[in-house]
Amino acid sequence: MSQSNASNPTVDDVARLAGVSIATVSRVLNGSARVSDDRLTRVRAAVNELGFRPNSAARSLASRRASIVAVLAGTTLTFEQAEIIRGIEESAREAGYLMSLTALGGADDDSIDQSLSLVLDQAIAGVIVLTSDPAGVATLHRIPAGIFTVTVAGSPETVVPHVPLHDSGAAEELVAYLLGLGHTTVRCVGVRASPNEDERIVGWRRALRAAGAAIPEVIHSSEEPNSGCAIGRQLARSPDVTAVFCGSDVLAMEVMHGLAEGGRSVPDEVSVVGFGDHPLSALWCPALTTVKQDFAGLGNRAFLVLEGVIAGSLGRGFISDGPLLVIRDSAAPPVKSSGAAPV
Amino acid sequence: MSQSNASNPTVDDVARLAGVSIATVSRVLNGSARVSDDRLTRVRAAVNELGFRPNSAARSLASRRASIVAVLAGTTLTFEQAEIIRGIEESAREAGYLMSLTALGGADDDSIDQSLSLVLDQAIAGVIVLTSDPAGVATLHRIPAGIFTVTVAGSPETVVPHVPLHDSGAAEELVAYLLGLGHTTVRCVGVRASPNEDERIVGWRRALRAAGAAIPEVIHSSEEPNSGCAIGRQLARSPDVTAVFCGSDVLAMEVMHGLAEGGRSVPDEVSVVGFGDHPLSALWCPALTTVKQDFAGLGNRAFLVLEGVIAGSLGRGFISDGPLLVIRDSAAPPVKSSGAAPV
DNA sequence: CTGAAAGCGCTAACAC
DNA sequence: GTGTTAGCGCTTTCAG
Repeated sequence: MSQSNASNPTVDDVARLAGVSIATVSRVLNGSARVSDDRLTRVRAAVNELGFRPNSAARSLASRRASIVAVLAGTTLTFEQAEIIRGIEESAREAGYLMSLTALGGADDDSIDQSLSLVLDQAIAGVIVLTSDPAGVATLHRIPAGIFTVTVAGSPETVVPHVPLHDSGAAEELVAYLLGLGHTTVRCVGVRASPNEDERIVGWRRALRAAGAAIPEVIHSSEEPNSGCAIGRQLARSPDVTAVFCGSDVLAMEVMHGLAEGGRSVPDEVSVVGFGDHPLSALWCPALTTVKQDFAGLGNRAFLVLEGVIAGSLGRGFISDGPLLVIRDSAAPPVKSSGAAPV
Repeated sequence: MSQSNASNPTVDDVARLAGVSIATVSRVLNGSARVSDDRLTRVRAAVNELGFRPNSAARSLASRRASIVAVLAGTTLTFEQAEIIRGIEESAREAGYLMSLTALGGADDDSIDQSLSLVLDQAIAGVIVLTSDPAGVATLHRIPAGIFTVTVAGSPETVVPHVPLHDSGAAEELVAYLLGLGHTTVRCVGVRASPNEDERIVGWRRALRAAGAAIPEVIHSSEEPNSGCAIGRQLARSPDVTAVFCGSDVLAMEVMHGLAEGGRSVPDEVSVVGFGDHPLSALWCPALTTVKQDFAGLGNRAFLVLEGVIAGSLGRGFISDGPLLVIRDSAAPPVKSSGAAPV
């Protein structure tokens, strides 16, 4: 586990070469105080000549500061999570922080504690936990006090600052669109038993209620890869369903696949919409109608908020793009016959 | 950037509470030497009571060891990269390492150096760079000597250990399958100007050569999101193309989309195959014929190899799953008329 | 503006 | 087995 082979140059080496004290070297290194131009130049030259890189462990030990933000997530592979993480990394990098990423092995306490220990055993500046899945929220409750923490995605869980996306509003808009097409009601397939799903379901229900439409029971997908397919096949057996709102685009694709297996055509017989605007949604056949959410922007904000928490200056208002309805071909008015393009 | 608010307990606190010396505490902390059961118990109790967590900066400074592996990648979002990264993280976690992830801003030296500095400024055990894209290989050449480095995916670039997937063999098998279906030759759409593409193209060419088939010019996709669509449309204008091998499943989906826009049906008029077995490939319409590659396993291996390099014990043989031909519906014999299911 | 000196919290010889 | 003693390489008072 050693860091490198040759013993790297130290501040002392630089100080000696530049003919100054180590304190001065330290000052130019982190610009903590004024240094005369003369010495400044000499130190910089020495640094370059030696290829000096400050030892971060020593620096962190002496300054009691860290510049790693840890992100904890149940899954790192879904489009949404991956984009959020990318956003965090991007902002972190710009601010000079390194991002660590650790997947939560499972949702059980043991594997969570194990993952968490790894993180807590490092000199970290703070952690961001993605609470869009159960493992994330379970983890949150096991983070000891005194660790700067921010949650992102899903619903607020505790007293730690939470950075949300306006999922309920986005879902509501999409479902209202479906209703506007003439559907008497809309079925809902939720992503998982996660907070995030709740927001989207909340929006779905709100839209239905606002339109005075019947509110059918929510169908929950499981964590299995293609669980949406079975749901689609099941839905295909109910002749009365004409529109389905899915908690994510991938889930919508699965449901559409199941619907097709069940002999129902989209959007002619049933309209299906997703959530999030996955890159492949536009290429899907039929192209998926969905709402675009700025997940990467959410990640940016999450980091920025954490940075604020660390600095003790909460409350800065960061904005990411609002949801955007993306109308494509997978939803149409509830007519039985023709195949004319919708909208 | 501070690490927490209250001053955490230190080894001294634990030693005092347990009534032992700090050296003993240190010993039980890292099991470096035998400690009597009596003291062992007392120290553990004290640790728990205090909620003591060793300060990693101090530990790393004193021991000259680090337990973070840094991964550098151009993109973190594609299925392949994401899976590789997940594999690295998984193995790292099991070995007690934290994984840091940094995206290479661009392929220019400045942004690379900036990303690299972030990493090099931390106490890291080693780095893994994903050389499946140009930014990765460019980065590799800017990593100073003395940093334990391993490259993964793509082709070997320099003297650092490289952990490859047998992409050329996988591609060859797939193209041979196409040829076996009766196609006189197969077009090739490469992912990008990256080493990884080369391996796959190599396999494609080898299969063609082995069959004595004509070797058409390779078409390169650009970095743009849906660049494969334009290629598909272009391909649709050539009546002689009956089979297309694409460097990735997503690219294949794009090409198929373009082909459809150009009025050509898959697989009736032209067969299209991808590479990698993306999760959505099975749901695609028509379901994509491809080769499954064990990207996560590749990530596992990459970490294990790095661990070996760090420990100075190279040469252990790690294996990940070999490629697996996944025959679905997007490829068929080159007949013009019917739509009978292939294979 | 600059240097000397005192640690940061831990590990690793080294004696016992 | 166990304690004592030096530091790891840097930041940060504190004088000057």
